Amino acid sequence: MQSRTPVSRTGRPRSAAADAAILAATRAALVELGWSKLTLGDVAVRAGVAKTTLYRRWAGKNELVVDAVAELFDELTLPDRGSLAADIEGVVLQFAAILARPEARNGLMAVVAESTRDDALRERIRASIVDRQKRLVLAGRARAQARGELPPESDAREAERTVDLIFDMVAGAVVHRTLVSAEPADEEWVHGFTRVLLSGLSAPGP
Amino acid sequence: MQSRTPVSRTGRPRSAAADAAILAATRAALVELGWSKLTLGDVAVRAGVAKTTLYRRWAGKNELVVDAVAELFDELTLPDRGSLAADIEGVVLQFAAILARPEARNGLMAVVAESTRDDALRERIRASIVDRQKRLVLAGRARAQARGELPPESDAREAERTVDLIFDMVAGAVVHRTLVSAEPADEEWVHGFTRVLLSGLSAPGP
DNA sequence: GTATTACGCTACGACCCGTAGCGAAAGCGC
DNA sequence: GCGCTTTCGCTACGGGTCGTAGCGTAATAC
Repeated sequence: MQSRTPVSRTGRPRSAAADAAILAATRAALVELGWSKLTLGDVAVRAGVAKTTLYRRWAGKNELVVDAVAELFDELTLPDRGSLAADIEGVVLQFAAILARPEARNGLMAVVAESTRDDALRERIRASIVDRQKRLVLAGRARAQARGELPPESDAREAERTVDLIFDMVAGAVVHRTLVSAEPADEEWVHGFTRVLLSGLSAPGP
Repeated sequence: MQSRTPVSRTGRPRSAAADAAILAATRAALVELGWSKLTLGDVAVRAGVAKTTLYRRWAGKNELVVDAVAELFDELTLPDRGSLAADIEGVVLQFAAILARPEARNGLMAVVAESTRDDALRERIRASIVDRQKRLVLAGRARAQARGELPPESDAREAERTVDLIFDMVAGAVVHRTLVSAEPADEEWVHGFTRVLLSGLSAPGP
């Protein structure tokens, strides 16, 4: 998780408790202060560690916040609700619940913004957050194909493109709804979204 | 545009040229420095104005960047390409072209992140950027209905909800594709996206 | 001309940054 | 037990940015 894990055999080992305390303190600071007013000195005080300890483990604010936010998204699961539409609604609601938390909204958007000027940071976000959750799309598609709700893909490359497209559409829509439109992605909204995603705008309304 | 426009009848008027220079300098600084390293002192130097002048017109970094970015989105139009699908592809490509510019990506995401802790800022973003562009969705739907591609809406409230949903799906997907996935929203991608948006995932592939 | 406002400039205390240096603490191998 | 190695907490530092105050000057309305 940290910037580097020096596989040292000897010497005093790094405190794992300090790691957890620092990441939790970072999330708390994101809630109270937001991204721009968050200072590493303040995080160190909250976590009960020295500021120098923090700089020994993370290169800067960006990397620290990525790790602090990434932990939030690992709790996503894909419960079997019986149909593709219901499965999608279930996972989208979970995703919306995470994005409703201030530490997730604030931290995630800020590091994404910073990543437009920092390739290493963007790769860190991709590895720690985005690609880890693509498993949900893959699992959902496989389950839907087993049910006969989706046709089996013929071309492998085409299938991968579709997975990326779906991920962008789902994550993008929920993020935009939650953060930009500032409206809750509640059950009603998720239901309408899922209907359009599966059947399209041309289909007749409810 | 500024934080306040005191309708003063007497005294020396504010320089309109300074306004344009400051906003242009802000965009240039966003390109070169990014959000977090952008300082108001630096913007003032680039614009050739005193730092105090900048503080007299804008409350802070957030408000300044919102205004600087908002100007970028006013060039969006909805050209008549003959069909709903082609119209959507056209405007999405324009949107993607704007988001490909560093000053738009970096500035927009950063202020959206900050707006999660600042209601006034979020309202400013809504008024200056989001709601201004909803006209495109309205115009596209009206044109498609005139062509018979979309059914006329029966319920007004339902129709408004659909407009918001479409806006979140379109803007969200393009933003996520461009910024998070860091892949270009080129013609091929836009074509696939439009097909899903109109016909849904259940429809047969290409 | 006079009142009023905007402007440029300078200076200021306050805060945060990221790093260096030090002694103490906590493990590992013997 | 004992040394070796690495981490830890603490303090201190120069450098940078913040946002504001004060002042004299420039530009407009009446």
